[in-house]
Amino acid sequence: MATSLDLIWIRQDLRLHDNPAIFHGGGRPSLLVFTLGDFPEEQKTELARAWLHAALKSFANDLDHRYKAKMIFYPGTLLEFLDSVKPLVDIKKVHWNHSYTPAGIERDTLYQAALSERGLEVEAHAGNLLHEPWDIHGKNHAFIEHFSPFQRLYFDQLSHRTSLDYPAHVKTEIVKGVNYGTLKELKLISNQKRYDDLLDYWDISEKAGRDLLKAFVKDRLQHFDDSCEIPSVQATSKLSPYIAWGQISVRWIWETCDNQGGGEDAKTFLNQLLWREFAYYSLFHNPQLLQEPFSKDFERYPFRSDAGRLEAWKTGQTGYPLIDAGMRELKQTGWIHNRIRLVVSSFLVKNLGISWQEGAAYFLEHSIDADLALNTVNWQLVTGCGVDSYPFSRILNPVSQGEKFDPEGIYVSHWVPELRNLPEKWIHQPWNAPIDVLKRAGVEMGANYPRPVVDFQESRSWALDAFHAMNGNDEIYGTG
DNA sequence: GTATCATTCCG
DNA sequence: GGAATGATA
Repeated sequence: MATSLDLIWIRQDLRLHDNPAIFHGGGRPSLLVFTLGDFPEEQKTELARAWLHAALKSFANDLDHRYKAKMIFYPGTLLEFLDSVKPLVDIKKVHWNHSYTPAGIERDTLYQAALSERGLEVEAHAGNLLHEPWDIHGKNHAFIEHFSPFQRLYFDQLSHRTSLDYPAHVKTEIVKGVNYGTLKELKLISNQKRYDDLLDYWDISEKAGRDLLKAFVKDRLQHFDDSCEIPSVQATSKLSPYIAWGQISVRWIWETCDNQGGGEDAKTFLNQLLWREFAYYSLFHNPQLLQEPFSKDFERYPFRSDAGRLEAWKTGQTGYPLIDAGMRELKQTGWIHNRIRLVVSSFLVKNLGISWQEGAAYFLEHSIDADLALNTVNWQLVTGCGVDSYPFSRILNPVSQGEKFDPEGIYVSHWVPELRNLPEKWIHQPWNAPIDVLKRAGVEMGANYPRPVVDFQESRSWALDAFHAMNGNDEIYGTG
């Protein structure tokens, strides 16, 4: 007779601490499986696969060391896995943590039906958000369109349940005949060099995430307000990839920071976490946001594809030092400082006139913290077409933003080393520098550093005109 | 005159 | 947040 077991299905929640699916499923004899086949295509980029490889490796290690538990690496889907072990094990119940993206929800709904048809019970848990997006409502059950009331709800009204400790047991069974697979067989690493480089920048494990939080709260949280906008300073938490991969619990982050006395710095930081929460909330209630602007008017905005400009932006060759620094940081490390994210996004959409969808796609592919909901909502925010977004006219000026947030040009010097000998006065606008200054700094415009791909003021006016035309005000502003 | 800083308008 | 405008030294 086949053994009766529970199944714990691991997805983007590669942690043991405050993981409800493991906490509730681990007490009974079980199998614990990761199924690569269920990962959506857009999450199978080279970078994502590399992080996933390292994350799975450390997760499997932690399982072994802490619980003598063994996980299963399965290349196909959950349903295929269940079929393959059907003759060997009698699985009664499947545990997982909720997914919140439209594709994830659709898949889980299908699986729920398929499993109950097979007589299996599903226990789906709240694991990766502070509150389930379907539990949050505004007045009269309306969708909350603004961040500020949403944020007040979280700080003043909602009660947050405390995080779960590490489970006491994870009783995985070794079942004869079941192929437990190996990480290697998932073939996640397609570029060894890229993988090795990644490991130079990131310590990819649950413990590293928790240590990072601990160090952040101890050393940096109390200065967060002052320094989180300065890209040359390590002032932000850098927790984003750990959050995106579920290697740290957001509930645990909330608790840890909330216990700091609730100062202004903690509030500013937790607001960042709430933006993620707001993004999932917005996407859950408006799944069309992945493709469509929240403000329908923007479907008429004349975005235009331009391969040359797009390539200059991607490779950090726009001729705007702050933009180029940010894009090169992203390309090399898979991460980009939040302030600079806003500046490069604004620049792509408003000055290069390229759609937010193209920018969002590039960020998803090249960010180590790629998060579908947050990425989409942020791009719409900067464009001015999203939920509670910036006014369209907020067109960030890469020169003044540089002078404000990188006054000494430290950040630019680091990522755009060809400009590092320019004086502060010119480092954010080398095209205006006197020729002898350029010469002394070893900069030759158009040779070892590009001239600006577009004129800021000109492209800004163009964008504002197009925006007014989109709103039907062309009789006032003229179309040129 | 002009460089710098504060104020106001715009979303 | 940016830019135009106005005040100040």
